[in-house]
Amino acid sequence: MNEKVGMREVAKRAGVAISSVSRVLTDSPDVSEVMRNRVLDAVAALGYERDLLAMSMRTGATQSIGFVAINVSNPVIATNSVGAENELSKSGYSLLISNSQGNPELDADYIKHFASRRVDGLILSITDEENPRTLEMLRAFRKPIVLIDRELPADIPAGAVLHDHASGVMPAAQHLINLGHRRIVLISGAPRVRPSRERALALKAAAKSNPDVKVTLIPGGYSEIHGYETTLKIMREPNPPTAIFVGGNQILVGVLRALRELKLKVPTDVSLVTCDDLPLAEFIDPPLARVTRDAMNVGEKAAELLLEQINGAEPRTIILPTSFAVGESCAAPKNS
Amino acid sequence: MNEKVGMREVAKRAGVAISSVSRVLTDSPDVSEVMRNRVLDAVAALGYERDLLAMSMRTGATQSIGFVAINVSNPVIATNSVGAENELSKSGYSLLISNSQGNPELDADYIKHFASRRVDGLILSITDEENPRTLEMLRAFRKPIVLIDRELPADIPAGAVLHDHASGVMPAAQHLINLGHRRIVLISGAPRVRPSRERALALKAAAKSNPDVKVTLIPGGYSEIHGYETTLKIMREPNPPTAIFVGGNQILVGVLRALRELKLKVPTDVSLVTCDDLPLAEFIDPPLARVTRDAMNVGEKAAELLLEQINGAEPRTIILPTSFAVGESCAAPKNS
DNA sequence: AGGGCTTTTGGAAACGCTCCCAGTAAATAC
DNA sequence: GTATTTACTGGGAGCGTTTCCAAAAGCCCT
Repeated sequence: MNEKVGMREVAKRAGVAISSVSRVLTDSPDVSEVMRNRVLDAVAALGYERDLLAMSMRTGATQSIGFVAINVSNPVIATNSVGAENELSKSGYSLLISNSQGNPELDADYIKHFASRRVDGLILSITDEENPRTLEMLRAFRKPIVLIDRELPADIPAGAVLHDHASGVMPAAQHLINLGHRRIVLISGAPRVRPSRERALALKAAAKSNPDVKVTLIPGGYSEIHGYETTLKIMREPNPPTAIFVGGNQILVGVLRALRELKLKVPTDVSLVTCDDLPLAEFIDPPLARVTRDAMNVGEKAAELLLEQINGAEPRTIILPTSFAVGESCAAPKNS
Repeated sequence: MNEKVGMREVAKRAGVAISSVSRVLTDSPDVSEVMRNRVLDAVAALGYERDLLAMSMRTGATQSIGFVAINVSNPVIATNSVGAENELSKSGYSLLISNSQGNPELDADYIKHFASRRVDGLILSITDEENPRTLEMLRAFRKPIVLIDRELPADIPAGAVLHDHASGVMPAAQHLINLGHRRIVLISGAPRVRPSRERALALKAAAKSNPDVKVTLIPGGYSEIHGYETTLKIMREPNPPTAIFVGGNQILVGVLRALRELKLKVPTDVSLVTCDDLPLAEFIDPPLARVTRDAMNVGEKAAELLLEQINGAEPRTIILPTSFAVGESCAAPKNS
């Protein structure tokens, strides 16, 4: 019946001015008890709902946050987004998602688009930390930014939730080295993002403990195909690695496919360590050794940092640990 | 420098009226070539971007869609959302996500919230098709709705992307029955949603082919804990089922945990069929028989239907097939 | 040259809110 | 009883667009 109840209708019904209705609804301090009740009664009677859009138009705050990430269907990123959304919704914020599919230009497009939607902040898990257009868009974005395991040039102010990859990778690497592995390959994801960099660094650092250990890095993208093709290639070469360090869950699927195709057994023919947990990782044969992190927590923390900044705080950086879960996918190399 | 370029600035620079700038930018037909160029030059020179928010305020269309689902971190739903987002972003729409965590009241809250954000449409994969508040909110929502494998009362007009669960479940059930299984349990998810209903129906229908086959339904929720506790319970009873039909990927994890704890081997001690693919499902031991569906496609189709409706079409229903992938998790029951 | 078209253009009123500024009423002070 | 404060309240501008309406400009005729 009452198609469009606006403040006007509420005001009329309550017999007060529109501005008074607004004051009541924004919890303004100078409003009398009687006024508050009259207005709230009218609001209830008419079933009035404030129009978020008009509010935003006037105040400049949209109560919405943009989440720019490679692909929300990646379990880790999906969980990040859930953590963030849970935290944000508590404060009335909504989360806008994106999928840049590993294409840095799409990252930039989304940032631009979110900016023109006037989101109040951005949570970024971008594909390429150095893409010029991305950086340009971010520099033009004058609102709070929080990074998820990414690093940006210092002139772009941003909070960050980072992982201490070394805390998980080092023991994993040490484990492999102790077992006797000397040729280790790290098949990692996108080259210009922090996790790839840090894991490589940690692995190299661990390798330093023994001069015979040779670590090879093969960055590519967070994709099944990268894992698949790389594995086929390296395992067919003379002197193939005795251990593969897999830098992402999508890569893992490709690696496993390739190994199956090559009829190579884990850990008999090659040892495997993977990064990031997957729901079924514990049930695959053999249970995988893995470097894990708490993705839900990351999302929550990112949201917290963002809200903090929106409320005026300075950008902060939080560092969360990763850890190594021993599995049965690592054993001593065959011919050592 | 130029903090805020609005149409006003563009108009001034081009020496024309604001309304003319708007006409050019909205591709209005009655605008001369010379005007168009003057305006576009000014726009380019000033780097002007139209303000989505103000546009929405005026036109009523926000170019945003709300996605109300149980939990975006569930791989199936995450993939749905990615499919939808990909499709929507092609037309300039953004996707707002939610996480109702299996709580129907939260579904309703999100719908209400999205409505007050004036989203142009809703994609729903809600927790409970019969929750009164949800229905009330949906009835008040006078814009396009598309359901993902859900059904609503006929008085709520909505498009839908449905699965033909029977096409996957029937052959799976037949497979089990042919192997000799007579006691089959379906551990399914939320009770009042279409997939649970349809799978149960299909399973019962398949069971009809043989009067000895007994099918037991145990609905609960899409959760690990439901799978875990149910499995512990049923497998400890006298005459435990010889086959378990798992109605969801999160439930699956719980089932596998329980079986491991009970030291029951698949398929020696119990056969297993699961619904919905997971990245690693093919690598677990043994490779699982599963009823799968194309989640990405579902999301895309849902978005298409929604856009169609936004452009004035009547709500439509699309039915997509499911299929059965044989695995090694099914064998003849031990004592049969 | 002036009348009747059609095509373009400018001005201004919305969209639904917030918030500043005045103004009224009540309360306190002298 | 008047002046001064305090406590609310009403009016109205404005957020950045779109869109309606009317005015202007061009065009073709007679």
